[in-house]
Amino acid sequence: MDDDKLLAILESSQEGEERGLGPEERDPAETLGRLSDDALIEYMTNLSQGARKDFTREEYFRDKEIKQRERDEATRAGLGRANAPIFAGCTIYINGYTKPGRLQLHEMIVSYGGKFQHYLLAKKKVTHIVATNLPLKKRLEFRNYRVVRPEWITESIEQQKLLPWQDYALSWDQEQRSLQLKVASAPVSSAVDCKDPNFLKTFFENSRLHHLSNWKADLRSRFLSEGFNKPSPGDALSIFHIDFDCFFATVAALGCESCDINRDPIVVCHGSKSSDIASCNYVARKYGIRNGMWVSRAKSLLPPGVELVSLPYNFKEIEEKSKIFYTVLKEYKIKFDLILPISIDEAVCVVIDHHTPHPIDRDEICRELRSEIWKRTGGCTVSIGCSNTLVLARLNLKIAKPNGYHILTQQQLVENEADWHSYLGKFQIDDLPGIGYSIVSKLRSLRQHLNNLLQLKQYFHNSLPLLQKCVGKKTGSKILMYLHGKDDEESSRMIFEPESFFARKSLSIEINWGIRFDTVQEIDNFIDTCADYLVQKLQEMNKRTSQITLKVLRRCADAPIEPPKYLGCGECDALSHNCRLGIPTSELGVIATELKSTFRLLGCPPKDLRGVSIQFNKLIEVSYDQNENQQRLKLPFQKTLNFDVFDNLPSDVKNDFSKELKRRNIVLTSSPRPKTSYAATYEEKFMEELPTQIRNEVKNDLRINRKITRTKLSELREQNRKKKESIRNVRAHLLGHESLFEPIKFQKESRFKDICRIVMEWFDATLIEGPHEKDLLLFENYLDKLSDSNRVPLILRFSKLISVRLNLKSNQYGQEAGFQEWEQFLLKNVIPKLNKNKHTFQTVRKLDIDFDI
DNA sequence: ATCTCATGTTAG
DNA sequence: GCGGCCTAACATGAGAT
Ligand SMILES: Nc1ccn([C@H]2C[C@H](O)[C@@H](COP(=O)(O)OP(=O)(O)OP(=O)(O)O)O2)c(=O)n1
Repeated sequence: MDDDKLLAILESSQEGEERGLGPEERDPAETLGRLSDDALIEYMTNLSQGARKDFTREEYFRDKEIKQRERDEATRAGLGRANAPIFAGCTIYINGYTKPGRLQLHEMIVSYGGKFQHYLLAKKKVTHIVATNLPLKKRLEFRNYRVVRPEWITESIEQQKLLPWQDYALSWDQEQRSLQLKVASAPVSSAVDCKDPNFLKTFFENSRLHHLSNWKADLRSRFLSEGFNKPSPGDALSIFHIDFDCFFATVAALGCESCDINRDPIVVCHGSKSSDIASCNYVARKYGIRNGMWVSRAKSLLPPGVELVSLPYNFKEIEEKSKIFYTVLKEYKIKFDLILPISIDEAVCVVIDHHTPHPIDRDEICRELRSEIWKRTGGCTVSIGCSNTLVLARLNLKIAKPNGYHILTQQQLVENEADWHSYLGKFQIDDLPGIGYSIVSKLRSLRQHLNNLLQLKQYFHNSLPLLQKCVGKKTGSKILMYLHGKDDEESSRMIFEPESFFARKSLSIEINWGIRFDTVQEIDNFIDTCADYLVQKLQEMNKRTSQITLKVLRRCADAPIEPPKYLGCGECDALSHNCRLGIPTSELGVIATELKSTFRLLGCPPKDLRGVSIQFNKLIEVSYDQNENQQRLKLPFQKTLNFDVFDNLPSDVKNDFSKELKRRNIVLTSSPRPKTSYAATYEEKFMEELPTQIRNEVKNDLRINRKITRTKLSELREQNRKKKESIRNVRAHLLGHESLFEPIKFQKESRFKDICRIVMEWFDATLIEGPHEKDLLLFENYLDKLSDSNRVPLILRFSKLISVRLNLKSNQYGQEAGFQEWEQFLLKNVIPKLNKNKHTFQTVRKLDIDFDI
């Protein structure tokens, strides 16, 4: 018992060990910090009972290991005859509580020739995991393992042979079942199967755009953590926009002996047909090949006899070159006031001109930077556009490319109108930053032949309203600013408010390639994996989210099942839905559930799903204060620990524990433990009354209530007022005061549970003849009231009740008129109400409704 | 008037 | 039978408050 529990507790603090540190090597305080309150208390209790007072923690663990081995030996030796080595070659780990318990299982495994693993440290060594039930996080973690029920052990022993583990697999879903098949038969897993648990990993490893986004996020956060000088509006600035020439292509070509970047048309891509070209060199561009084009298209652009050179990605090397690039910028003799990261291969450097006697030599800066980067990167060229506004620096960069630099200020350019016009004549409209295909076609819808910036300027000749009507308010004024060589307010933020400009405002994941599912369960799994990925990031940056959205791509009704692009998404409708969380969270369980239910709301047939994206729209910093709050709020009632337990702890660890207890606000009590307070009992009782679905919501509300009494934020107070009202409504509803169920109060009952019972009895009694029309109206009336008052979860409960009931009775009554009437009622009158109100009383929490019935 | 949501757009 | 791999931020316009 003692061992069982302690080991279970240790598991929950295992994360540190998986990073390669044994329990002894870690900072004890840190380990303790990881444990939940309950685990900490149990841990202390066990330590207190099991330890002699002069034991240190390290000795305690070592002692445990030794004793363990001794015991294993003894177990084996103690058996008069040797048992059959049933589990020879198996290394088994036991997760969580099992029946029979860990100790017994351990003994069985060892005495029948198996090895027992305490920790999942050496994950590779473990051949089987025994468990009866796994939380989401563990399921994701263990999904490449053979996870079995304890019966595999006991029954193997009974039958005196190793039974096939597949028959005892703890299969929680389709995915796990397919894994069983795979492990059992050929272990070849195709990397492009989105049902494969490793899909996401390989997908990301190969996705250039994923790398690009990640690099950018890293650069931004690094920028914020380093120092910079913020210019003030009105300062004279020198802005250098620096960008590698065809970056990926250059890096790839440098690593290719037989390639000549100045003669061969080179592209970087994965495949040979419908693969995107990440980057192409300037030889390829001469033939009209562009970044983002498909390889097949590029090939068709080449004249006969010219061969396209396709090179693979080398992300590692790309990172290295970029690191050198940024180092050169940082170490340059003239210290830049700002080095703004645009992307892995592109930066905007700013010098504030202080009217010193020695004005900076922009020409020299460009030349020196270019040659220094060329040298240090072993042959990568960068181009530089320099001016005193961001747009002009960018346009100058365009002129400078490839392998050059261009310097012109706004004053120089605009001074002479003819010069300015000839400058504008050199650019296409989508050369302007933030102006792309869509806006250009809007402009062209007004006047077809707008080919360069000069024509654009002349057509609109300063008519702001017309422009704004065409492309929108902000875009219109932005374009007009640009046509005078000036930056608009939004892009200026990059220079004048870099802190807010570069701060992360959202976090998201998006997979629009390789998505081919058959069932909702598979999609649920995939959503779990994605949510896990995001939550991990969220926790790493010590944030929570209060709003999440799910976006899916659904194959257009008339689009072919398989699009031209291999495993691409093809022509799709984008559907998205967002939901707000009562309180900000970073818990995988809450978030994954929310998302899975949102997927159902979007109503996309599983087979038509072509893309998935999850966004955390609002990120909230976890302040130390909030951290404490959540710790406490998670546990509505004060945690206590018996003082004797504390007193019996090994003396040298007492201090650690004491600090930890204080931090968590766990109090020591002299025995006996006090019972819960009256208020707690009252709340608990109220909770008991609630359907489980909304119980959590109300718990959240109560948390908010309590938080409110401490924080004075008016915004929260307003939220609280609304919440309170909801609670009051729910309570009134559940307890029968002002019950919304009046229309059928002839039934006398008004509590939700009882209403459910009545509905079920009514259902059962009318399966053959069908329900009375008036009764149905009454019931629907009630559902409408629920819907109007934003209590969709309750309607969901009813739908579920009825749907489960229908399934149950379908064999026996499927042909009866009553059965079919109920089925119609559910489909036509109940389920549609679920989507009626977008603002549900929190979010719909039910996942297992089969909308297709 | 100001907010929220779903949807679009852009860049690398 | 080979093919092939995003994500953050802002803008817009409709509808709610
Ligand atoms: N559609 C795109 C655009 C860019 N990239 C990658 C490859 C590029 O090498 C890198 C930098 O993008 P740039 O827009 O700077 O393009 P290049 O550096 O390739 O060419 P250049 O800047 O000379 O026009 O980002 C990509 O994968 N897919």
